[in-house]
Parts: sequence; structure tokens; C-alpha cells
Amino acid sequence: MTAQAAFRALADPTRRDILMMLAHQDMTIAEVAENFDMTRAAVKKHLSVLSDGNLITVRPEGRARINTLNPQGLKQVFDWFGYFDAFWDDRLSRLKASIEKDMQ
Amino acid sequence: MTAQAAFRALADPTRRDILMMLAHQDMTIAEVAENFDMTRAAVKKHLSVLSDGNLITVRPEGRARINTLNPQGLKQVFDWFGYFDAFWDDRLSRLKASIEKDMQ
DNA sequence: TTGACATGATACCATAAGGTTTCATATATA
DNA sequence: TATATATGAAACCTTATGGTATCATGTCAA
Repeated sequence: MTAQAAFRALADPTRRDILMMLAHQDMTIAEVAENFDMTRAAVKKHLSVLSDGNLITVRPEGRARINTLNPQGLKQVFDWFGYFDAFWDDRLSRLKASIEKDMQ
Repeated sequence: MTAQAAFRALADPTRRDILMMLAHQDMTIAEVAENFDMTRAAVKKHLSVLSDGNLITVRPEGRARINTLNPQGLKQVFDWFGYFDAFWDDRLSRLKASIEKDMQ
């Protein structure tokens, strides 16, 4: 798949903040919205963009939707950096390779 | 954080393509523009955004401007992923941390 | 069933972003 | 010097994006 949707999603600071929150714990839309000075509808849009980029997954639980961080989506972006291995330290390149192997 | 400008720059596919080209060799604006179906002015805008994100550096050479990939800018983004270390393997996280320390 | 709660979805608005055209400026070179 | 070359920059257009307000739908609980 193309990483475009993921890169697009990461371009907004609010969305990156949401990802960091979800790194600590899963959250409903309302719970995420509590942390921002914007409407729940706006937050919902951000969550949709994150979902489009495969950066989060959503599972229904009753009338709520639980949003969960999706490491696979982050990996998509992480992988892109492989193209620039030559510009980094050899050890860093090896690290990246092993991480990718673990996460595949 | 200044990483915002870098994330913003990476959100556009044309700009990511430019970075990959510059990974192979330094290029003038005209040289970069030859590879795209858009005006030189549009490419120049993209290069400005990349420069704002510290993803490239530009040095004047006569009447031309040589654009060069800047690994430091890429590292900014790479580092952001450190926040999600918990989702990766512990051993790899520790190695990654030590490498980042080396690269300062 | 009824009402409250959590989300989905649509219309609408202002600004940012990507692109073009046009013209100005700086530098090689004949 | 005169001219071609390489870039800088501003004005303008169209679409994307982030936000709001509003209403519809689905689910829990009494």
C-alpha cells in the first residue's frame, strides 16, 4: 500500500498528539476530544484521517468506538526512511533492519 | 516543535520524490524540475518547503543553487518515532536510544 | 417504549496549499 | 557591453484542509 495516507495524517500536529495519547491507552472519540479545544466532530475527522492512514484501528464497543494505535501504520512511514540508509550510521541501518524484521 | 515543518514537508509525494533524488546526487533547481511535469516555479516552491523543514540545504554556486539532502532533518522525524518505542521490541529500543545519542 | 448518550454524516465557511503566469534580478559568456 | 541563463518573487486561480453547526442513527438504561 502507499504510505501517502500515513504521511498526510502525520502532517497535522493535532493528529500526532492524538497518536501519542493513544500510545498510552485506548480511547473513545469523546475521551480524545476532551483533550482538545475543538468540537468532537473535528476530532472525529482527525481520527478518520488517522484511520485512513492505518495509524489507528477502531473497534465498536456498544455505542462507543474504541480507538487504538496501530504500529503497522507507523511502520509504513518508518520503512520509507530505509531509502536514506546510506546517509546514516551503519549501526542505525542495522537497527532499522532488525526492527522491520520483528514487526513485519 | 520545529519538527512540524519537516512533517509538513514530507506530506507531499512530490517532495518525498525530490528527497529520494537528492539522496543520489545534489541537484540544481532546474535539474530537479526536469524530472517533474510541472513548472520550475512549482518545483522551487517545493524546494522552499523542504528547506523550511530542514530536510535539504541550499548552497549558491555561481548563478545556480545546489540542493543537498540534509540527514539532520530526516533524523528529526525519525526521532519522533522514539515516542512509540514501547510498541517495539525493548532490546531494539535500547539500541536505538544509544545510536541516537551517538548521532547528536 | 422513552429518553439520554455516543457517534455518523452532511452542509457550509475561511484559510492553506499546490499550481500557473509573468516579471525582476543576478551571473556567465560571447 | 549585450545577451542568454538560472533563479527569486509576486499575483492569481482552484482545490484541499481544518473547523463549525446541525441533524440523523444506533445503543443503553429506566
